[in-house]
Amino acid sequence: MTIRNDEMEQQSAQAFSCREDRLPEIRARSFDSPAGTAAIPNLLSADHQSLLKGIATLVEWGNGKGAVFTEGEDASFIYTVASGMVRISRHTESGRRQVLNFVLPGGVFGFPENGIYANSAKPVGDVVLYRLPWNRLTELLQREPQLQSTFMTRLVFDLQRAQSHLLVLGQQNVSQRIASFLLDLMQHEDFYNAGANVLLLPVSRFDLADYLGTAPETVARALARLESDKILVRLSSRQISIPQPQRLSALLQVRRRNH
Amino acid sequence: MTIRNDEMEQQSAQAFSCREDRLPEIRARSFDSPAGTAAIPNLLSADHQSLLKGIATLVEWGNGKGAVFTEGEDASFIYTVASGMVRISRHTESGRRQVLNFVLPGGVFGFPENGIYANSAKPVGDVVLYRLPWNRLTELLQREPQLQSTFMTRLVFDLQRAQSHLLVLGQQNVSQRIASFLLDLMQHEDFYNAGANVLLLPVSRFDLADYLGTAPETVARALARLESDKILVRLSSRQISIPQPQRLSALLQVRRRNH
DNA sequence: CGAAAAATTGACACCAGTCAACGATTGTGG
DNA sequence: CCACAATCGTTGACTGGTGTCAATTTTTCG
Repeated sequence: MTIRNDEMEQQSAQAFSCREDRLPEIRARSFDSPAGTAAIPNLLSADHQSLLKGIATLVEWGNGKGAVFTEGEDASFIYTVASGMVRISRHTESGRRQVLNFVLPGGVFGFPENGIYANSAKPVGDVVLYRLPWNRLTELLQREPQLQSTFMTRLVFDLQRAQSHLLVLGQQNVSQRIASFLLDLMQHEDFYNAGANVLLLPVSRFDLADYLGTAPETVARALARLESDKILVRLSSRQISIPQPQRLSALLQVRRRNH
Repeated sequence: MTIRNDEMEQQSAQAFSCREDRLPEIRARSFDSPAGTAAIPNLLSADHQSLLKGIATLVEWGNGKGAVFTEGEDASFIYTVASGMVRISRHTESGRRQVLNFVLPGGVFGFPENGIYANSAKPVGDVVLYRLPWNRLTELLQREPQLQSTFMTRLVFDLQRAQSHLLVLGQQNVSQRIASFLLDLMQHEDFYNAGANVLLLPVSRFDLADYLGTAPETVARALARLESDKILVRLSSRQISIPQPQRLSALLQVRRRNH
């Protein structure tokens, strides 16, 4: 019997306090170290950046190893992504995993619920994060209403995205869910080469399936069907060509749940 | 052919600027009118309450008639619920409706996305709301970091709830979704009589189905099955008895998606 | 090059969506 | 107060989409 990585994650998540295999190659650096020259992205003014730098620690994670934190842990830090991608997920009582979000540079994650993390956060590939102590951040936000406003804007944005995700999971069939995901990815130049119409998928089929609330097999079949319908071409498992993007969005117009 | 209320809503929502049948019996009152004596709930200090009262208008809606606002409209106001319940929903491109939330007293809704409402808000039964002008609120929050912090806490809370909802829609079968909803409702004393083990359902089957990402017929069948399995008793369509709540939560432990 | 993981394809059962018809409930006007 | 209509809720019949298990192919990585 083969067990995929994330099955084991589920077991540890059910235990809810398992800290094994975490923080393997974490290298905390001072914010003023050479690697700390990267700016905190996402609409932060120079003033706000320096304010955040005062309380932030730059941390890096190796190639997808270990977790930033796991659901159920005590929460002391908020994180913001400098580079790379972080997968946010949560498990049901039955052990199933739902991927809630893929956080891109500029994104914030790790807000505590009653002092503990409700979700798990894991790097997808190499990642650089800024780690902000929650108590010091709240103090700072009290003194800097403008900065707090930026965080609030970010939260409203994340809430809207979660709600869009709810529409995908609640009202779309698997083909439409994939179409929604691809169209979403195409908004990011990091993944979409508009000239060549080539899209890079940064996540595995397992992560994608758990993000879309389905099974990896179903994702594969839906992609195969989309290819036979000439809507896309699978160049490789992580690389697809989308000759006519409007045909993808046309899928979302269909009223019926089946087909 | 019979058309249910919300089918027509879908059509107007697809038009995205239809304002007909809105604001039918809205009665705006000064905050200092007799009806304005009710306190703004939810962890607001007396200071903050009076600050909000300075910019708030008390508005009431009759028995479920009309909408507070519709997706696509220009957004000028934030709302907070004083009494009653508000249903937040959004439509897919194909016209399907997803109910995102049922906002209870103390809840906030109506955050704008690029100046427009991304969702629709409609009263469920009689409702009293506080209407806060967005531009005046942002000014106020700049001057009152503590108040802004309260709003941020509320947003984090709403985000966590949306994420829990994502787990329900993405990973649970219909019986489990209903169990999750019922267990959620049982947390509120307004709806659950723990002594008699009787739960009041404040929403219709249509709203419930759209909230759970399924069809009303499927909800009815799942409830019938739960009753035949002795997990609950339907006293009436809006009233059910739950003799052993732990049997409901036991449903959530099952790993399989089917049955 | 070999082992492990990932991705795909096949087979099959079943949950759930859809259409339809039938009760139950609510509201309204005479 | 009752007849009537409209809406809501439930049940039936049927089909298709999708979850699960299994096997095979492809890719990754040591």
